Amino acid sequence: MAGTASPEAAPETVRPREDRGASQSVRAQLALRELLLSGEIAPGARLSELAIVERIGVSRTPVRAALTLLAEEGLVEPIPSGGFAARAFSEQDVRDSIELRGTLEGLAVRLAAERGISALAARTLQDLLARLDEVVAGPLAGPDAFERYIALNAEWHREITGLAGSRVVERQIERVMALPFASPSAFVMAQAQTGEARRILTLAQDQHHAVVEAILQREGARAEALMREHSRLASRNLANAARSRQAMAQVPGGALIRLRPV
Amino acid sequence: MAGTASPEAAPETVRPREDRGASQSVRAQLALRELLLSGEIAPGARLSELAIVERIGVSRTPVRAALTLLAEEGLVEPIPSGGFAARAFSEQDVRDSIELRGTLEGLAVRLAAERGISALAARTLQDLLARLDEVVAGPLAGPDAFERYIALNAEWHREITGLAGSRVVERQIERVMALPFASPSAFVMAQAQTGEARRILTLAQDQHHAVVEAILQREGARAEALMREHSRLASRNLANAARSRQAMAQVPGGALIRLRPV
DNA sequence: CAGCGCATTGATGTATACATGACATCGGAA
DNA sequence: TTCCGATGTCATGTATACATCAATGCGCTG
Repeated sequence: MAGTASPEAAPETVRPREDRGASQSVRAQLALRELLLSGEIAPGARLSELAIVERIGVSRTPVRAALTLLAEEGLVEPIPSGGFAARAFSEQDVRDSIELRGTLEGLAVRLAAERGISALAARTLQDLLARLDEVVAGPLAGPDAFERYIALNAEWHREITGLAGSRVVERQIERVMALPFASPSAFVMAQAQTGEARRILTLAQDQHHAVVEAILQREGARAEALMREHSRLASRNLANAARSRQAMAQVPGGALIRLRPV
Repeated sequence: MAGTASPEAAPETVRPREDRGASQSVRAQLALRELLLSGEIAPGARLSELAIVERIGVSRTPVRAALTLLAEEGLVEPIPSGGFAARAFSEQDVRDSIELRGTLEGLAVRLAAERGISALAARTLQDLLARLDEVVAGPLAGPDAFERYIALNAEWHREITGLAGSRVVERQIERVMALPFASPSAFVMAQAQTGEARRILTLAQDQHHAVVEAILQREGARAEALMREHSRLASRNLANAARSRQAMAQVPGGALIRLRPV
């Protein structure tokens, strides 16, 4: 779906792998997001379309589309006089985002509990829990175990999100998690180095179990409360990680967070 | 900031007043939204860019931008093969949207209560309450009183939304309310004709008072619970309105709602 | 007569040309 | 020397031209 006016073979911009088949707009969006999250484009900096064009290697139109979408996501904000600037986040913003996720996930599990879930969904959840149990119980040496935990954890949360059977709720949760530091596993890696890692993973996993149990027992309020509390684990991890620059470097989008509020 | 290649004076498309100073993109977005909400473009229908161009009188670029934004808002959904289609909503979708709003507004007031609000904000809220009191106590003949209620109610909810002092939360609430039937006053007009009108407005207004009191007393949990319950008034009104086609015509975006699920 | 394949049509995605507004720099006057 | 204004440059917003892809209809074949 493309109208390459074929500008004599793109000027050798790096193509991060999955870009292959994607449309130029998607390519631009991924590339720009990457530049923002890594901090290569500093928070607060104005984003000139032409500068991005040169950096990404696609024309202005898809760049523009990408900027619009990223503005919707909140990673970029429109400047009154036109154009966009990379957005900076305060520690408070991050806390609020986490609280927001907790609240919305809480809503999702409450609705799931009240409305009931399918046997298939129940099995999927149990299965994920079992696999998470293995990781948490196993050796936590090296980043492998943590990466596996993050993957499974993300899957569990995605499953939970869809459980209410509500497109509207699901969409909304996706929107919150567009901010990378709001994602459920955002601070796992930051905690990996500390001695607390196993303790925190144990707590989190126990909450996972409790939430599933509450949903199956149709205890909506309990499921909701648990899910909220679960998200606060991330807030606690944020508080710890915020003390060290090195830890924040492990957090996705950590470069966007201004620790000492400007 | 515009590059009108000056196509010899636009072909006499209607300009709905506020369009005057706005950019073409904004103009397109407003016009398209209007077409969608009024049902002039039927839910499910595919939106051809060129057709819209002819209808609105702006070129493809701003139309495209408008479509992208409306897709983010959820009024329009992307078609896998490209392009967009007007989205249809089920009664369940509407209920979920209202529940979502209640949950998020609940979060906002809880945070407001926990963090405390400024004296100025408190005064503003009290002032709005007093003016709402007048309307509710006064004669409810004709649409004037209801329109006044809707305006004040919208303002009260907007104020509440900002009370937490959290950009993140505020943004998210705005997103939910992009769906017009999720707005706080969506079903007021539909209830205006029925004899229930005064009773329901009285209940709603009492909840407004209670919420403000809870916030001032720093009773976060109470404020949250009240705010949620407040939104359920809208759900009830939906249930009533859904019985009559005429009532649904009074609801903003009512044309998008497929009553008997497809 | 039905089913499959191909061509044609129309749309979207992309690139670029152009006009307008914003911002910075430079010059002049007080 | 400082402040104000004018001018020039640059970037954005918009319009349009072009290339590619999906869908549809027709013709051919079994």
